[in-house]
Amino acid sequence: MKEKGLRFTSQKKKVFQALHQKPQTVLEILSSLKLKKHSIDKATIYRILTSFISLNIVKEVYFNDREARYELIGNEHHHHLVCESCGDIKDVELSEENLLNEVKKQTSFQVKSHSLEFFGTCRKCQ
Amino acid sequence: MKEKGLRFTSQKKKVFQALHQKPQTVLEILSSLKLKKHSIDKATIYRILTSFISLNIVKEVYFNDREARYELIGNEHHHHLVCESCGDIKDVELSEENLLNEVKKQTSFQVKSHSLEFFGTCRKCQ
DNA sequence: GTTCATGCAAATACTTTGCAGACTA
DNA sequence: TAGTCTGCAAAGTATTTGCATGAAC
Repeated sequence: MKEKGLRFTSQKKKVFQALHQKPQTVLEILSSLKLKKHSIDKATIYRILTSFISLNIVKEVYFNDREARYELIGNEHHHHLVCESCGDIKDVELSEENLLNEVKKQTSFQVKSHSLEFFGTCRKCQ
Repeated sequence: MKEKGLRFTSQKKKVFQALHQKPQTVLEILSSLKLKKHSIDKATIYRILTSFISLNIVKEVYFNDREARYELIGNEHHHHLVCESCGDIKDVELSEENLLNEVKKQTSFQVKSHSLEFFGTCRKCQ
């Protein structure tokens, strides 16, 4: 980050920490910071997330609605279990090479990335 | 549709036909109808799509951006190849039982639906 | 004629941008 | 002190709603 002449401000630190829980929308980040009386402006959060994305620290994910969610990029590629009842989001790791091979066999499309999300009910809400 | 006291108007017919090409955003539907001088109001399109969704004729899909796309529900469950260069969308059918079983084995999450989309470059754009 | 549907405009929701002042290296 | 960053306000884009008119049964 310093390499690019960017600064790691207190606002960036707060957003970074907030994202450690789970992928969140901007409004969720905003209100979790408000609870702790660490309010940051919405526009600032958007700008910080955009900057994190171009630094490859964060990625934008879309589930079943039009709100973007932001998630830290960890080591392992994974997918999500999204509970439609309480909104909880959990990670799952799966091996999807078979699917990718199947796509390659069936079409001449060059796959660069894919998104795979599961919707349903988590243990608590069943 | 008649069973529910609803009417199959000319506007609904146009939206229905427009969706036969591929999953589209409201703006895409709107401008393809404008080209044919069959203009319909945006609000009407949204209302028609909402009604189609509750009739299980159409479903809402989200790809890598915040705009919703609407797609006819056909017979077969399938996924999409989304070209990041020209925006083309193609269907693929894949067998994903293995993945679903793996989720079941790993977690107690009850999967009701899933979405699996591939992003990359189509043949033409390669 | 009653009920549902449409168009227009205004309202709402999410996101982006401009700019002046504040902070960091 | 220069350059980046922030907050506030305003603009932009996607979607929803209210209401009077219009169409279908």
